[in-house]
Amino acid sequence: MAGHNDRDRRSDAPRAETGARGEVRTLADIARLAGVSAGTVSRALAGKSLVNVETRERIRALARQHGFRPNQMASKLRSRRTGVIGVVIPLGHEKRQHISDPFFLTLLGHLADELTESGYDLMLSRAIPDGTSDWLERMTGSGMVDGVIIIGQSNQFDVIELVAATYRPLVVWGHCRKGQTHCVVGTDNEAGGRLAARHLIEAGARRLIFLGDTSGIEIATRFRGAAAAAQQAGVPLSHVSAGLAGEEMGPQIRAALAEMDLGIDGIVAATDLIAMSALRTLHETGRSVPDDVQIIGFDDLPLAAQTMPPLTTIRQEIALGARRMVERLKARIEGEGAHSLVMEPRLVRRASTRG
Amino acid sequence: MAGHNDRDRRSDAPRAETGARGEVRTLADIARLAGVSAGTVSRALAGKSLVNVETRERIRALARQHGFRPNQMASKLRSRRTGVIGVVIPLGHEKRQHISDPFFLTLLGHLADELTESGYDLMLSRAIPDGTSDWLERMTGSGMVDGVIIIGQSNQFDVIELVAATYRPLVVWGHCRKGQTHCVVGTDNEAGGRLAARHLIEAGARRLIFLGDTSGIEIATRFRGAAAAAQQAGVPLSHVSAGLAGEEMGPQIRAALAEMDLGIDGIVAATDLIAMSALRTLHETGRSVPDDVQIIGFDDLPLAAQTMPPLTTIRQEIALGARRMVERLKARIEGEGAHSLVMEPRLVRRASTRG
DNA sequence: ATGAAAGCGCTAACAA
DNA sequence: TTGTTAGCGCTTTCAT
Repeated sequence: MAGHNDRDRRSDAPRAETGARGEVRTLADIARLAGVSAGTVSRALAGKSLVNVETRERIRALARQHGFRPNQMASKLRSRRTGVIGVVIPLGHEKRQHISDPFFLTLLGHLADELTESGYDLMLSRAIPDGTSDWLERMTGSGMVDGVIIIGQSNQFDVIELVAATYRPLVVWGHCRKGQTHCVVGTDNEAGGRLAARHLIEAGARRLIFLGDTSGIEIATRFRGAAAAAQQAGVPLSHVSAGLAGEEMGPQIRAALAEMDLGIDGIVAATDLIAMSALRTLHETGRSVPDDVQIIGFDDLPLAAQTMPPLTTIRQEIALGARRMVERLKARIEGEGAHSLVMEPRLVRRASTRG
Repeated sequence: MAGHNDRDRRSDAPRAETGARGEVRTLADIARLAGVSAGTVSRALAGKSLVNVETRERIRALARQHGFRPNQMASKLRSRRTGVIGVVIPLGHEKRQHISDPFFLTLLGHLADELTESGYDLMLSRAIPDGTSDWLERMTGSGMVDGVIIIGQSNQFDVIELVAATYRPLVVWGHCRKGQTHCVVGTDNEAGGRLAARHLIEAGARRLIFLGDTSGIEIATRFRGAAAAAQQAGVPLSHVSAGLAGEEMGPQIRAALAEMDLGIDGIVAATDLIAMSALRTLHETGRSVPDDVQIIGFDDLPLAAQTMPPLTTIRQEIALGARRMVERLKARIEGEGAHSLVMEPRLVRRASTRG
């Protein structure tokens, strides 16, 4: 037998308050009460088939009555599956170290839905990359999760590649570079950028600017697409790096617009949020949208339909993306393969452009 | 075995590499390599003081070199502390079972920051209450977390009270009812409601409506405050229940406004989001804000400053609230007490009212 | 259908 | 300073 009395007493001391009352904290406790073995209780509570219905119900009643829940840590350790998915948001190139990006948050919400649906818990981790891959391996290598989802590559593309080489149950939202190792779900940002610029040009814009910080790969790609479309049409497009933090963005944009107030008549915003900020700034400086300046966003967040005028934008399928990510992750957890998915962006016409 | 050759050429290489090498997955493996015992490795990796510096470095180097990380499940089981805080969002009275509320998401972001700062991981759970307290006890009673934060009481006030009676490390965002058991951090919603209505009235509004679904206790309280202020001033205030889901809100609000188009000149919106929706609807129906109708929001989310006109609103201190919640939770985990905190709301004047 | 027994990988009390 | 040892609470063969 395992339990020496004196030893137990010692370890009970610190938990005196717990120990005071009825003490039903382990399978063994329930087992004693039910007059069966711990193994049987385990099977009964897990709903295994090979338990007598009558005993099972008796055990379950007992458990309910005592508010007993099996310790998950023990269960997970033994069964070698955690039922938890780690969701990591790398805050690499962002100035403010804060999860505030509405796009990420929206995606996170949908991921929470999908994962819950599939019976997984979600462990959220705000990661601040430090030059090593530690921020990621902390999740992947800890035995805490069955799989990991990364929201946005930030400037950590290479680190992710490295880890993905040996850690399979990993799915990433973001940019797809051809030949890459890690499984990614995302939007064709270059096509999105093209779509945006082209739409503006077709709607009559003749001088464009692209508003957004291109140090992350996704927005850089949007810029590339926009630039390509502009060049093809022979329309000039300049780039103004607008930071991501909401507060400072207004002045930043105002400065940018003032500086280049030479007949800009079309703005490609890297995100809806930036577009919204630009919208306000233009309004304040007395320019009308879309008459004086047309503006197009990216993402199609719910609030894009709520601005005034409502925002024409390039839509990313966030909810669908979340579902696809979870599907792929589950496949990978099961040891199957799963390829990357690049979704087509879609132009959503609203009133901020004349298209 | 999982690896079929034909499936995924890419996946075979990395897996081979993992499988091929010496499989260093446990403390014992490292111990063997270092020629010491598992206990010593444990101490070395945990940075315990009583290990020879030289051995410690040798062990750490070995661990690093093999990419070894101690299994957290085992560690947590043994040490009886998980380093994880559960964050639960009860979706009780909401129509759509989806975490989308920007206020919650914003609070969640700040909580993630604060918890990370304090060295905790965050386990997110979307809970759909089913009439029992299971959605909560699933977290509290599982040994998975050291403490729990609930974002919003929804319509589960009593369930939370019940659980809080026996589970100490629990802090809730929401409404504070006097004499309640559970530790809550939140805003004085009644004062906020009063503030909102009073501001509108002082700014000249003479017929008010309150826009928002009052089945949650927080918004119900805001309504009560607004109603009290209106009555005191002898100004009529009617209530229109606007759902929370963004999509359907527009039509809902439009219908409401049409129906009671009898000189409404002031709108108390239960949240900024509702206010934003109302703003749009009013614009579409040709009424100008604040000239024809004044409107005030609640929350002061970042986007309140971005609407057109910028939204006058009742500010809740979200970031501060998050910090206070985490402080209190940590105290409770340590076995100390922590009292509820009701923060004062603050009027933020912008252009959607004439005040 | 149930019990007994052997750990999952780690930590910590105790001994040396 | 280090090794030894006894579990943390559960799941899962292997017997019966």
